Amino acid sequence: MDDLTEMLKGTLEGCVLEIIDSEETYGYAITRRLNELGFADVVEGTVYTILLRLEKNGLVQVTKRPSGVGPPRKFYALNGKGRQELATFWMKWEYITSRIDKLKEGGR
Amino acid sequence: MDDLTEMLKGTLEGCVLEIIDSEETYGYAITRRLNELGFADVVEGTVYTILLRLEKNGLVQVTKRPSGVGPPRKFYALNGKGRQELATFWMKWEYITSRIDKLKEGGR
DNA sequence: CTTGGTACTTTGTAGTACCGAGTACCACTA
DNA sequence: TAGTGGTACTCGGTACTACAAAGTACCAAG
Repeated sequence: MDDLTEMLKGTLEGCVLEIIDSEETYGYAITRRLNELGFADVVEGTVYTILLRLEKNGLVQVTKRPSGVGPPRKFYALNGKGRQELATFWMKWEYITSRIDKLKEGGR
Repeated sequence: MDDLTEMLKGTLEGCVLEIIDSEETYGYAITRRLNELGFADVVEGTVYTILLRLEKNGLVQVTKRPSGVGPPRKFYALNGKGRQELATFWMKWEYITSRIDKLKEGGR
């Protein structure tokens, strides 16, 4: 698939929130998960900037744990504010997709 | 609806392409059309920057026509390259929505 | 002749994904 | 024991996009 970066703006953060919500996990693994989901070109640097943003905005709780196979991992879990943010993300996503589908149908 | 601007990045240009494809039209009318479609907060400045970009990238043919009710209008129509761009936009859109739906379903 | 709706332009800003380079931990191996 | 490769995070800078803001200009109606 072509370059999707512009279309991912605004949605990628929501995807990361969803992944964290489904399981407490860390940056490197999130990147792999996104890649295997089909977002093949998403690179680590991108995910880490998102995670730092989430932390800065107080949406996640962070726990550092040793790894055994490499440097320590920073595990992320959603807090209340984070779950709220995730909910509004899905609301917006629903809204936008419905409008665009309407537009696509030549919608009046 | 909340602020959608970040999530519209990359998709709004596609919407404008679709609108132009369905009917030769001009900036002011495109803005109104987007508003009535549910993109209520999209303002003229945004649409005009998109239109200038389309023109710069050689995706549209522009025709200036007097209006009768105001200053002359710049009518936009897709050319071949523009129609191609629209097609790839819908491909990308399809791709992204399918991946995100999968993610939402907790998809493995 | 002022107001309001129509219509386009231009300059600047903020936010986001990405790039690139760097640091560092660990296991395996020649 | 030096080297390689996979794991894991950080940081500075860039490109692109939607948006804000201010301005110009055409026209009709009061």
